Amino acid sequence: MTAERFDPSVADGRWQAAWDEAKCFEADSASDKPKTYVLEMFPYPSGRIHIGHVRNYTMGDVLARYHAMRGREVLHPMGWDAFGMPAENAAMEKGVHPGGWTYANIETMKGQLKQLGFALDWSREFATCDAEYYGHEQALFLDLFENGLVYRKESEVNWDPVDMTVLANEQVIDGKGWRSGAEVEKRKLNQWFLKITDFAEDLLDGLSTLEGWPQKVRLMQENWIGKSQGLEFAFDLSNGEQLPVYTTRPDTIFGASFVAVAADHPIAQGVAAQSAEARDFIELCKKGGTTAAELETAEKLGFDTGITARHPFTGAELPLYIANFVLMDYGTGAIMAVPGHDQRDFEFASKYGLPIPRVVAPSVDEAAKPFDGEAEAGEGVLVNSDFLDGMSVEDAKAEVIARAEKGGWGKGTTVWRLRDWGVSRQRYWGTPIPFIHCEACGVVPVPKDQLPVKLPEDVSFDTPGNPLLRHPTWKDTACPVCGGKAERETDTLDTFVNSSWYFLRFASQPADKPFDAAEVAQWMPVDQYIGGIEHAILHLLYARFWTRALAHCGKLEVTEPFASLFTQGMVTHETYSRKDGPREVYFTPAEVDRTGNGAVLKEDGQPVSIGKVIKMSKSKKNVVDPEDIIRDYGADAVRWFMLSDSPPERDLPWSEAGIEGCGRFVQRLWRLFRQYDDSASGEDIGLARKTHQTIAAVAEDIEALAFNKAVARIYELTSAAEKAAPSADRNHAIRSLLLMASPMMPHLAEEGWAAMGGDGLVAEASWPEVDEALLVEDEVTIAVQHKGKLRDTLTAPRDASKEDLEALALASEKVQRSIDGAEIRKVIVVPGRLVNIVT
RNA sequence: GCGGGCGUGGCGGAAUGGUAGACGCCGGGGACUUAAAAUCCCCUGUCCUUUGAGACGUGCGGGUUCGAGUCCCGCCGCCCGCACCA
Repeated sequence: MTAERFDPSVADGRWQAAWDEAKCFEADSASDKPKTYVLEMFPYPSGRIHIGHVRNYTMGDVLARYHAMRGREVLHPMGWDAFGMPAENAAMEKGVHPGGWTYANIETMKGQLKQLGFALDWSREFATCDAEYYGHEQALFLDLFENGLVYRKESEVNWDPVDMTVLANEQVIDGKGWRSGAEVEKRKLNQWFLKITDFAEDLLDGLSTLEGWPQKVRLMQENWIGKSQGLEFAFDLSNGEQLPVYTTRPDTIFGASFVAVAADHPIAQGVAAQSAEARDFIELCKKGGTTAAELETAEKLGFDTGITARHPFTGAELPLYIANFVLMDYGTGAIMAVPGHDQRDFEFASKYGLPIPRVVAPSVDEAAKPFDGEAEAGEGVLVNSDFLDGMSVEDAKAEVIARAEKGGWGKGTTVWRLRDWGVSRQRYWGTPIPFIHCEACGVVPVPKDQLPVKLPEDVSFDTPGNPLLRHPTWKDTACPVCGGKAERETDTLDTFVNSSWYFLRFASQPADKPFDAAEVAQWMPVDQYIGGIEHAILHLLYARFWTRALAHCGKLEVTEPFASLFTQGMVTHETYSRKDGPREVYFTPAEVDRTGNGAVLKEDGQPVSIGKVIKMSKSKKNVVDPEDIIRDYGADAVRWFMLSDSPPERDLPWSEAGIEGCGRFVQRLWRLFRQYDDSASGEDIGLARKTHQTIAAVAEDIEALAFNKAVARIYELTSAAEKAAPSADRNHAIRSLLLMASPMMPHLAEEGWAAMGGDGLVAEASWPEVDEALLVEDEVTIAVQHKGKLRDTLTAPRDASKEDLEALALASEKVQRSIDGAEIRKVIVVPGRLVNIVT
């Protein structure tokens, strides 16, 4: 007979090889079956798989395997988001080539993923740093260019003068470069932009169609796009100029008591040219911090320019200030300030002694009501506002916009928070932007037949800056238009571009073009996309934009790439540390022995303190290496742990005790599988019911991604089958358990399947059938309540009538004792559930 | 400030308005064993000179209902996103 214990160290590898050989997981685009595309966010090849990847890919794997069992043709691909800074950092630190470093990491991580037995179609694997992939990306970029969605613009960037590179906002810490520590400068550079703002309305509207997305993510995107509607109009200034301003509260226009512009507004610059005082003030504004806390506490500061602005209705001359709280890159960079109904304006007016008129009040009778130390931004009726008096805020907005448009001095406009997407990066390890700079012809696209523009291999990272710019010959080329001497663009594309269309390339990968529209149409949209919440905005918005942009160019039919999105929680772990003087020294879980309530350091046997359960991070050393735990417990125990206990959208606390429990359950199921007995016969109707109910419920749970609930049901049926005597129904229960567990513990399932004499591979088996007739019980337990409190339970036929149930309930001795002769006023009967007696 | 989410045993968490705490972990007790490992069984929210089909119990206070963890109103606490966005 079979081994007493399931040995993953032998079985895992055996079945992984068997799946590879049978090509179980290669998706067939030509299949007649209905299709399901399951995708997890592809990893950055940083070096090793971490536990978050394991959780992410295990969830997707369960879905992929489950849908295959349900007769779907499943596409479940994997690849590598392989461009990016860490490779260049490694090059600088260790003197290796970014490409060599990246491909070596891919090799390692692919091996690790294989150890987990994921049902991935490796035949479609690619890395975004493959010249083939980024060549196609360059072609797509040129398509967008031809369709007017790509442009160049001078814009301000964070420049690290030591590393000689542009930094993303996140790489600027306290005004200093995160690597060099150098004071970051603002520099104006010519940058490439994608016109994502052309799609702002469309991206916003599309959100309402994404019913399979978490509400949270939809709201985050909505806020990010930031649509606001209001009035744009221009003030006539006392110096003869015009000042356009934007407001979302045109209704409060009679409450405007000053006008303010941003420090970098042209008007401010003009004033600064005349006044040293103004220059000093502008300098001061630029120094202000940008962190949340700083902004919250930052004092409102202003500089009176001496210029005045004429109010369009009253003709009053309002003072014009340069103010530190006005932003240049939103609206027009200038505002009409209404202190009574905007908190910032209120603070500013209070400080500089400007009038704070009330123009909105709870009722018309309260036009003179004083303010209670702060602005009132809420609803009400208009007061002290001439022809607007008595109107609602909404009506007044419309009225002012209508008058402004009629008078030709302003118009209703929509303003977006969303900015165009700057994609230029002064880095080596990215997709070269396929353009050429010619002195005679300007900026010209590289002809498509010359793609890919490949990265040079012979680069050095010995000195800071962009290696492409420094390379002795790479940028030298001929102008494709005039044939004269020209230079290649040395900027590369933001890595978010790479991940904005990879799902299309997974679906279809012809050699001569980025993808085939018809083949893509067969797979897209992705039915279930799974990844971390950290990509809720940028990646998902960019991918939605690229899909729309490509559709706009006629390359695609679909507009929304991801029909359903699931954002999984993090894997967390408690921390172990000791105080060493003022600083906290952390220890890895492997260095620590967990005892009852405490923990001791293995090395010296002395206690360490147990800290909070937080996200695994290198700095807190609370990490576990997937490879270690796979070695100790086998892939299936690790996978099972990832699915048990915590709902998948919440954080999952890793624990040694938990993984041990999972390891035990793997063996427990194995022992049950061994009890499968062909010679057993006879019925066990109770177990049969439980089996069919479990099959139906587990299917429902998996489809809802409620893996923790599916796991609990499998535990329950396992217990029931263990306790049951041998019978044909018990054999069926065991077989069904094996099949239900197979998406989660595929190696164990294959091993058990083989031992039971099942045909072929479980990976290619079908989901067990449900007998609907067995889903309902003949007899049900009825709760009997007296005045809403449980007094007794009784067993009754499933279809017992209300009258019968009432009679049964009243016959209960316990119930009678509780009623104690009181008058029965009402009896509520819910058939099949309960009886509630009210006295 | 704006927007969103969440508060249930020692812990992770179950619960279409209908028996709160399924399932797992931890803990306790027992069986098997020369012993250990492995495994199996039982107990495990709080309280109680009524040990009982008792009382209390899902952050707090109200409400709706025959019945509320679930619905409504008002608080408190924690978490996340955005943020001087006019």
